[in-house]
Amino acid sequence: MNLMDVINIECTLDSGQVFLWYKRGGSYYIICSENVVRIEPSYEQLVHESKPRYVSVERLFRLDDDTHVINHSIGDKDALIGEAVKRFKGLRIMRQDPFQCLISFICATNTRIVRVRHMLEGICKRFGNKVEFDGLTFHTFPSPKALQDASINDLVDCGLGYRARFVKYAVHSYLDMDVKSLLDGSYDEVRDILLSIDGVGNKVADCIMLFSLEKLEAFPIDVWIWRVIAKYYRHLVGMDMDEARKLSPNMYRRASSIMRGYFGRYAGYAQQYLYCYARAYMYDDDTNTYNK
DNA sequence: CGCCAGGGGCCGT
DNA sequence: ACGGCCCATGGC
Repeated sequence: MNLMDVINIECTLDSGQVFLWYKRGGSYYIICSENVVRIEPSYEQLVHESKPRYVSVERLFRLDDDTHVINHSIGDKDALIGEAVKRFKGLRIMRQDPFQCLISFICATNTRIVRVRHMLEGICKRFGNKVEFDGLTFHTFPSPKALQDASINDLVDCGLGYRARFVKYAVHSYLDMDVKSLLDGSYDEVRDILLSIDGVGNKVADCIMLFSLEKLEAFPIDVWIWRVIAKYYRHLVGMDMDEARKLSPNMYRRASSIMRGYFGRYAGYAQQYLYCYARAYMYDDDTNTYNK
């Protein structure tokens, strides 16, 4: 069995779900909370090492998910998702730390991925720990407690702009939360809790639930997924050409709910495949670019 | 419900 | 150089 059929590291890391990772000399280094994980892709097994503590890559890359079952469950729905599953075979949804995920996606509002990385690197450099690994220097992601004394100005200095106040409040909200209830709660319960955090809206809540809180049915809709829905699933969602132009909060709820019902309990995987498909093949009519 | 700000970097012109 | 736009959200 070829490991690449089960997991494609580069495709997974480059699919917009995680921001703090680096490719150096054929190896991948991923910042997971206060640890750095090194992955060396091989055809037989995932060779890995982490510092300063052990991190389970089986957990991190959700190797407990049965991709055969999942890919059939979503891939058999229609030709488009079938094609996306085929082309991006090995794409996994990662199991991130909820706190890092929360802060990451608050930073990821209304900006580009490269800038999100700059913001998070700033936070790591200022509030995280320095870790030497293979002669390389990394700064790990701070714990909630390490970030709780950060001022809005500190965060602005990290390049967060107006997001600084949202992040500051989110740190304190998170410290007041029972993380276990976030993991155990239903999709609707957890979404409502997350939406109570200032700076967390529908899309960010869905990302946090899918990428860190075990809610594989969550179907985040960003601009790329919205283009996919507008072009291929417009009738399924039941909207006319005019409604497809802009994504209102109400339409987000409706579209996300319908896509969740359509793809089922693994809708989040479908979303991730469609995101990769859109970014690779769909043309942006508004800006006349592929926007890669 | 619709419009607008908020920041900084990147992209096309 | 320069304006428009971003893996959205909250406020009005």
